[in-house]
Amino acid sequence: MGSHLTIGGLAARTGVATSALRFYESQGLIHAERAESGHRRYPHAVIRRVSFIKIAQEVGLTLQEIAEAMSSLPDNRTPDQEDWARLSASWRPRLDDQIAMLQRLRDRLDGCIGCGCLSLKKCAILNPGDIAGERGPGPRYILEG
Amino acid sequence: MGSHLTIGGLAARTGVATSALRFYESQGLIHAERAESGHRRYPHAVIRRVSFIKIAQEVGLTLQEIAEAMSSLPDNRTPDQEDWARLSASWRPRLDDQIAMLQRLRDRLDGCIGCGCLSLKKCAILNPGDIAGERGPGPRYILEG
DNA sequence: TCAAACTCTCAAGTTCACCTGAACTCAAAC
DNA sequence: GTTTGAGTTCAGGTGAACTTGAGAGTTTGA
Repeated sequence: MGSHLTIGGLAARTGVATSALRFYESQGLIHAERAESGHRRYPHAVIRRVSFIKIAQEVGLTLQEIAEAMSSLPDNRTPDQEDWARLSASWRPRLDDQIAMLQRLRDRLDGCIGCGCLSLKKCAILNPGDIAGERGPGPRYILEG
Repeated sequence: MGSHLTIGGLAARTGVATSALRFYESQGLIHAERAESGHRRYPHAVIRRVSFIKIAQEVGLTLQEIAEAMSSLPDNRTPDQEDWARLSASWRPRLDDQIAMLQRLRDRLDGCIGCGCLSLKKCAILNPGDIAGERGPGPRYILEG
């Protein structure tokens, strides 16, 4: 084990399957050097890159968005301290929104436990502001208000 | 417009596309009577059923789980007040978990903004308890601790 | 009355993030 | 030196929750 990792080693260290790592490469999210044999050899920094991907996924970004975020970095480098600070800070509102949405839903569920109406006309869960179904289709309108 | 709805009317009232309503029917989540022409006719109660589906989805249940929850009701009836109270109460822990997970992630992101290490060895986000990658593969281990 | 809008069925397509399998080569341990 | 485990590519599959399209019939309102 020198300073380079095999795909199996990277998988072990990051908890990401080798098939997923190859997939990330095909999507341009990570890159590997090759041994003479053709086997992938990863520099140590790629661990941080994979970690970055995983956290960003937890925040709710798609792989495409993650790729864009990373390619926005100068030299398309692996995020350093400053990049990380900036990007993770930019995720806060997203996390805040997700948390707020779920809390709203929880509170409204609590409020409705004794109600049971489930009526589109009256129910606070379904009609936060009594404007049902007017915001375009899709299941998300419930939690926007 | 009597007491029965067309599929388009139901779609308008619930914000769910007609194609989705047909899909729900194919999955056994809702049921329709038929006019002589073969067109679907929905009794009013189906609005509540669709609402139930939508809320359960927001909580994070799959359609399969929703189908099971509904079929656990006597007569496979549309959830009434008591059913609704019971089921929605059973969702609370699930919501609590989701919220707690996101809050944990947010707090750790905050804690790491000045850190930027993103190191599997040291980072609190990646190693809540310093036990990396030992809990089996998959991206979820980050947020379990 | 007749065109526009709505509805029907059924098969197939979509997106996301991978996973599986085939057929093969390479590396390492005994 | 051979076996076993890890690596390679590439095509195709998975699952969830729908959507789309084709080709047909039905309902509505000017």
